[in-house]
Amino acid sequence: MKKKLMLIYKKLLNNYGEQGWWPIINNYTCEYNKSFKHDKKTTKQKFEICIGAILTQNTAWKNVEKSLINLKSANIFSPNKILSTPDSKLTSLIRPAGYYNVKTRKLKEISKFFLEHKDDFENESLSREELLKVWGVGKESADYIMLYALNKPFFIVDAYTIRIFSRMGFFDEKRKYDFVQDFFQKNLPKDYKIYNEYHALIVEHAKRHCRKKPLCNGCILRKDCRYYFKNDKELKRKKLKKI
DNA sequence: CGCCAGGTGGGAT
DNA sequence: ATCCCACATGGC
Repeated sequence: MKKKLMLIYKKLLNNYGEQGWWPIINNYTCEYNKSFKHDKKTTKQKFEICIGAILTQNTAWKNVEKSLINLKSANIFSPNKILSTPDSKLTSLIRPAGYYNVKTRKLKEISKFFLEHKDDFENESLSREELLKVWGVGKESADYIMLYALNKPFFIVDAYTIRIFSRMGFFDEKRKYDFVQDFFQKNLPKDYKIYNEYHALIVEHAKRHCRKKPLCNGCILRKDCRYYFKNDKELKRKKLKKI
């Protein structure tokens, strides 16, 4: 199993290349680059990852980018600025990311938390349990922050992770966050760089091929995939019937 | 037009 | 525990 998961990782990496997560805004061009490396983030970048993690909840990253650029352009990009901005103003800026009323509250909650735990963010001594107490921060958002802001080895589980690996036959699609996270953490080296890149590759693969309605044509994992074989057999049966 | 997107909290059963 | 729903814009 350990080899299998690493093999899939290498196939994805060979095919899609390094993803360079987490995307961080370029201060000069106000554009997002994905050439970001695994080095230690500045405090500002850590906070940027926190608000990105909130805004991207059940939302396409493209829409999150628009909201982040709005915030950046309005010079509302720090915990203090967010806390001192009226809800109505914040709401209008993050509008493209959807759920703007709840997310406005969530941004204020994480900002308050960030200020209260500034030392923990700077020393990278923050605990996941503390993060999970913040209203609006669930397991996935907490792990995004732990992994991408603080380089801690927490494997991210999202809808894509469960979709891809349940289709491939590793576990049932009804498995929940903790089970799936344990599964990956038990079967992969405990290395934040691998977790970082693996998750980003999963997102890329889900977008390109393993969609809700899968595009198995050209999928590099289909030889390893139960879902594909199941449909392949059905396809052959239909063809035989025709003949 | 309908479906989907890098979830979460809250309430009912 | 588990299911169900509200939350909402923009891209295809």
